[in-house]
Amino acid sequence: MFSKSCEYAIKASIFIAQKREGVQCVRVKEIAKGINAPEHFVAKILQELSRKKVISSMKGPNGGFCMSEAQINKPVLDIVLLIDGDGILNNCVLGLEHCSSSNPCPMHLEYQKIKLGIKNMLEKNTIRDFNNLLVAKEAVLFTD
Amino acid sequence: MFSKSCEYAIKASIFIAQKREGVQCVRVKEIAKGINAPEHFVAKILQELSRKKVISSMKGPNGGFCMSEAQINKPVLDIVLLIDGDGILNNCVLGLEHCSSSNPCPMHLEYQKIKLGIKNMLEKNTIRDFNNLLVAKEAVLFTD
DNA sequence: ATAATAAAAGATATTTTACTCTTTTATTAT
DNA sequence: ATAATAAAAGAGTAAAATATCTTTTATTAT
Repeated sequence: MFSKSCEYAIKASIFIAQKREGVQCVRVKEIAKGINAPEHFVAKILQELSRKKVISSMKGPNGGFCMSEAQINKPVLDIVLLIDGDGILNNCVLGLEHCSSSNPCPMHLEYQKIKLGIKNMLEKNTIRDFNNLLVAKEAVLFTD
Repeated sequence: MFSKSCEYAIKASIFIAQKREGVQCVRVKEIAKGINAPEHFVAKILQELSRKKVISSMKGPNGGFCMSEAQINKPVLDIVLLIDGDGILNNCVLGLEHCSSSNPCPMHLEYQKIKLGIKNMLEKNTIRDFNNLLVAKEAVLFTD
């Protein structure tokens, strides 16, 4: 469904939101541990998210990554589009170059429903929504 | 969603069903052209499908791949499970090793609905169902 | 029997994704 | 000013997915 990069991006964002809610910064090291992902790889992804203003960052001591209220209130779709592009919403399930309702692959009609569900899920839910589950201990960001 | 291999497997199966309905064989070359995929790569996948009895094959002149009525009536899920495994139905959307309703990732509940929709689609629709759309000219297997 | 045909199988190559390591730059506390 | 800290950036490595090429085996028509 998502690339590894995108999974990390979503989990990291939720982790940052959960940790400080924009007050203080979280270091990559802590984030990587918290979501059980390779540190330097996550760093790259966070740099990308930071460049595109999905999250914020500060260098130096007490530096790290953080999110403003506005950033926390963004739909998860924003992150997905940024990291994986819009393929998840637009690509043909059978990989046809130009699959559309007027020239559909055999699975097009059936798959449209699925894609709509995915779009809906990513659009309606914000980082905050998922973070709330975490805070309420109704969800976790890693298992072993 | 699916691997390239799986996309080819599904398209090839529909193509074989469409072409002959089990009466005569279709050569890889023709299949590869019909679904716009690399011939030798498709050959590998068809060999796998043949070994697992999802399709049938014959060597020599007039040889090729074909499908029996029974094979054509199988749900597409069979092919997906064979090529990609059950990850699409079971894997965590955020990549957690042990994500479940009792120990869920933040997106688990929302994503369950999606997975159910996918399972439903793959279980309810047979190769024949998708082939019918093709025969009725209501769908195509390749575009350029 | 022999030549032609087409799948089966094995080996190799390319591309993409995932990950790691090292150096540079900005910030802060002393 | 300086040393410490942490992100930014760049370069490189590893593994998996995708694709190609070559040889072998089975079948059929002549």
